[in-house]
Amino acid sequence: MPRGRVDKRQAILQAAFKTFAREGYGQSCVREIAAEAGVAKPTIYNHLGDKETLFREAMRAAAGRTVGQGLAALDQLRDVQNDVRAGLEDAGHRLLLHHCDEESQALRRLLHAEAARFPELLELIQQESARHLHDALADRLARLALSGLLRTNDPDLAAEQFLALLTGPMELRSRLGTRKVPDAELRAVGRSAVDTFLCAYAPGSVDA
Amino acid sequence: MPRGRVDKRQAILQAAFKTFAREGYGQSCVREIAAEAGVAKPTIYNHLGDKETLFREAMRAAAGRTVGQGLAALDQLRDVQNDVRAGLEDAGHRLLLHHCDEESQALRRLLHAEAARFPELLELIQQESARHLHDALADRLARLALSGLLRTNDPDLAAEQFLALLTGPMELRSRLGTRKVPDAELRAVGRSAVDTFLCAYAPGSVDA
DNA sequence: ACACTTTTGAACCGGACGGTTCATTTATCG
DNA sequence: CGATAAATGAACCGTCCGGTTCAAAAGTGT
Repeated sequence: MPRGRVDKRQAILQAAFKTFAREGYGQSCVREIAAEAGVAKPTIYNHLGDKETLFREAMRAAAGRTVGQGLAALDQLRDVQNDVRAGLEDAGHRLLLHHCDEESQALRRLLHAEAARFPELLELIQQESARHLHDALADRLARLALSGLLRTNDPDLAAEQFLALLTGPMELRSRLGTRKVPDAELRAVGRSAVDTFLCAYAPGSVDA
Repeated sequence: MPRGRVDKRQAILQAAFKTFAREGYGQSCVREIAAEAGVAKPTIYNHLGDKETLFREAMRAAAGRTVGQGLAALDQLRDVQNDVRAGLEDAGHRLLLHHCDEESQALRRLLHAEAARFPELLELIQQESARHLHDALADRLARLALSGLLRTNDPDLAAEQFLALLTGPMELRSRLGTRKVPDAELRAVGRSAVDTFLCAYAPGSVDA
């Protein structure tokens, strides 16, 4: 058990998030977090003065860790030549993987559960994470629409509905995150989502 | 302040749910619930022996209260003559109202937050509530398909996607339930959902 | 080797909470 | 009215938790 000034802070934040995710905010005690981090209790209060700020910082760190993953899922949507369906299915599958990632799920669950006690976190993370993802997807879809590969004049709505078709069905299928959904089912959900999305947004449809 | 044997039990369960919804399970103390219910603390332990069973029973009661509302939203889908769009929009709007109802939101939030500590509740309520709603909607859609008013051979998938198109966009717009969404926005979401749903499921489309 | 900072363990404090006990009061019912 | 059952308030117990204190130990820079 080494002592001294290693990156205790990061270990603390990581252990804190892990414990909060496992037990919830109110049921987690700082003793347990200290044990999980392999650190003495006063060390926690030295680095972060408070259980509340400990929670906030742990959440912010976890959000920062997970936000890149989500955006990365949209990268191969950038250079779709003509097979829109394949590109959307691939991006959809990656988004679903990100959505089912344990850390991502825990983050959403904690954010949802403690939204009343930490309203600032809600704005900060929700804006920084979900909103970024939404906007990035809307940008990609707008590009595809400009190229004539998609038909929409409201890429924001299109992004909203694509994400809904992807993540909506997961709540039920994963039983709110308590069941691990096999990859084949993920692919099937993604395929169905792309199917109906393209019915509405592929060039050559009937609806405005 | 009347004493004696009135329906204390129901008052307790209602106050318990209200408090749990406001503070979360771990942060709620039985003293506060007793005060909220206008009842002495031992009375709670007489009727329900434990904080955990108090939580369980309060959740079950709230679920029972809210499940009927959800199913009722689908009633006018039973006798749609030919204007499928109007019927779906009406049902969608009612579903959104139910989804945004404070008790319904609190129930989902608590279920989601304490899913790890009360796994049985998750199965019980999720099955009894969301699953019922899903099945009922799938039934209605299957009837419409039989009448030739809809085109699908997988009404379960259609129901899943219709619900996703309705409730998915709400998570962002309501900021996880912390913002009250005006009715006009609800109607707009419902209209958009019906638009793309009908693009995929109206008779006379291209996709299989 | 030296002074300086950080970490550690352990003990400690005040408060809150879950749950119980009990004597007293209140309503219900024959 | 009298007996029975339920509700009350208040005190109580053991426990756990957030947060602090402190002296000793371990690491760091020169």
